[in-house]
Amino acid sequence: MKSEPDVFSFADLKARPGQKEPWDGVRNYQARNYMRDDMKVGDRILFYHSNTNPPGVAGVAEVASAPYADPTAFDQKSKYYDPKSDPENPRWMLVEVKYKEDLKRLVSLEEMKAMPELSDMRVLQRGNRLSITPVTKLEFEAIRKAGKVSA
DNA sequence: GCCAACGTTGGC
DNA sequence: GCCAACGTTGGC
Repeated sequence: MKSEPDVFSFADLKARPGQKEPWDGVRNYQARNYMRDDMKVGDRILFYHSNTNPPGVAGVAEVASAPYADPTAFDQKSKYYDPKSDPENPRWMLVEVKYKEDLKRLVSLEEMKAMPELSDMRVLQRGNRLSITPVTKLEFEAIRKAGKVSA
């Protein structure tokens, strides 16, 4: 799951251990579908920092709730407000996440690109802009392992 | 700040 | 249903 650390960082999540944070504001259907259909409580998450230098995986989080309607879609004061989302039939869904585990260091995008295990990873494909993508167990473990050893 | 890539919108 | 225009993402 991607986040801009200026908006919400892994350190922000870690600062509230055990607390569930709603992953709100997703306004892309594919990303929504992954949260709604594929994420289960307890699933581990690679928390990726985008739009920062360097971008990369900052830590491990965990899915902490079943999917439910994103309340910011109904909030006229929210920048994520969507007048077309009907509360009776919500267009946007989210899951809550919580802090899981530290890495010793950030695994940078550059480093990920050089890892052969990650050659098919969605987030590394050209032009990928999805903020949420599925990760295979192999990909997950390769990144986690890299982050567990000092550079 | 630039710009390629991509998703969405809306006229037709 | 097509597609041009537009807005956004995100690496660099």
